[in-house]
Amino acid sequence: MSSAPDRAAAVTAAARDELATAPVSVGSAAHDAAIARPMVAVDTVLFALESRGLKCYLARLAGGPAAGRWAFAGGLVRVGETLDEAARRELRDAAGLDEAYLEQLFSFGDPSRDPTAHVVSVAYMALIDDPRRVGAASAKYRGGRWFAARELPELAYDHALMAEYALGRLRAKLEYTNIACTMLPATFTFAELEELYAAVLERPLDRRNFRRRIMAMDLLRRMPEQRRGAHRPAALYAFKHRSVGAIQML
Amino acid sequence: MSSAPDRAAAVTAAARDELATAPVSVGSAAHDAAIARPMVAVDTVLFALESRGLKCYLARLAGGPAAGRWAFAGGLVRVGETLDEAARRELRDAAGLDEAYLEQLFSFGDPSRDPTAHVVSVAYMALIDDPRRVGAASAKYRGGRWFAARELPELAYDHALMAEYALGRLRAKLEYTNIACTMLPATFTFAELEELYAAVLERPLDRRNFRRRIMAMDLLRRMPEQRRGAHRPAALYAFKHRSVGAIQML
DNA sequence: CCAAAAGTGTTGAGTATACACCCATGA
DNA sequence: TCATGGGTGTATACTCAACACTTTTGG
Repeated sequence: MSSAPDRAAAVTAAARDELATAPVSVGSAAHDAAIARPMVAVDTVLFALESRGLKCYLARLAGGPAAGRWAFAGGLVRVGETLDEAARRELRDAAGLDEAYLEQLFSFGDPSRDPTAHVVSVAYMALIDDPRRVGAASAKYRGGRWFAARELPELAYDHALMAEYALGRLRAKLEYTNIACTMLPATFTFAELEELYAAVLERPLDRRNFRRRIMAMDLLRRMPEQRRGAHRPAALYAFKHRSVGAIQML
Repeated sequence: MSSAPDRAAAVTAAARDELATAPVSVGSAAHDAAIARPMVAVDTVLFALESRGLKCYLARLAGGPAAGRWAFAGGLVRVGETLDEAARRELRDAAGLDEAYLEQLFSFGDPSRDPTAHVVSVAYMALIDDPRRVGAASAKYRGGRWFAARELPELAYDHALMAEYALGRLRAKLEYTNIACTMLPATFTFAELEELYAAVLERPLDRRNFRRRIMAMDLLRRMPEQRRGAHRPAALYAFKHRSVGAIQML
């Protein structure tokens, strides 16, 4: 990663071509070389599976224009960090997470999405294998908790839109990638894998067809151990590859 | 669309929560309420079909750090405009286009993608039905031309990445949406539709299977007229819906 | 021995692919 | 009449969905 140039140089250099070719549009801010520009933020929709279905983590904003409202972990991007890094930093900040599968979704740039300033937000989706991995939040938030993904409270800014977008992407990728590996522990039973699919897709799956479909993709390794419970023991499986990008199921 | 607040208010308001909770990170820029922040740009990969296949429009940058190199139409987003609006404005500027199908692809935020400043770029794909619709470019560019999408010259910044991303998206959406309607004139023959698919997907299609597949989707209206040429006349068709979002072919 | 979850195959319908010949026209 | 591109049908392989009973264990 390259180091960031100092502020004045950065602003003037990148604005140069536009200043040169469209000086009229600069308006009253032109007394300074630093023209008013939209800022960049990231916001991350965090999902995890819990017993009763798919959950989504929200924190209550402590300050700012939307103080008191539920929102996803997010904040302004700093000079010199990638968007992914910013998203990870904000996840650490808001949910104490230091590892998560992260995927960029879409950028929301409506100038009225934040009433106090023009902030372009790059929305992310994050997936973790255990909701109990979220930890303490920073002072920017007044605590957070998991909500059923289907029954989110009213959200700050345009975060409801982001939630929809994220759920759509998660559903789609469940069907044609091995993304499920990010939401399960290292080993798991077939029933647990099926519950994950059923919870995210919100429809029951046929056990035999599901097992055949997954097996045909050759994604899983059968473990020697079994899970013993109150009834017949279940075979344990692990994903052959724990990285998502590599595998396309189609 | 809301009007943008004035510059000082905007910067301080949006930076407030971060300033309050992470004052240490502000560093030497803290003498001003306006912390150095990445800027936001848009860049648009413009495609059109020409006789010999899929084409991609590039312009030569006149100034800036990448002066003289080929690049897609793009530039900094202004306060108060949406990302889509910024992309359309830059398309007008660089290619004289005032109508195009536009779709956001992905945001590229690596701080080193532009060596002179941290600019986050939101990449777009644009599709038009006739490459001759591009007109005069602004002073920001030293002319532009169409290149075969498969043989682009060396590109400025990370535009080669954007091109790959755009081509992937176009291919994917051709298979499961009616996006083809944006790249064809109001009426067209079946052969022209098939040529579009073959050019974008870069593989030959079986004429009979293709016709059956398209017909099964019920996207086309048969026009009363025919196209007369040197040989047997061809039936003309039009898309029932010329908007992309509405139709999912699966 | 009973309750509860794990595990296992077959059939039928629909979909996708491969493939070759006649048709209509202008030159 | 011939060259050129337009238009059409069938047979087969494959994929997906529907469907119910047996097995294994702990209590």
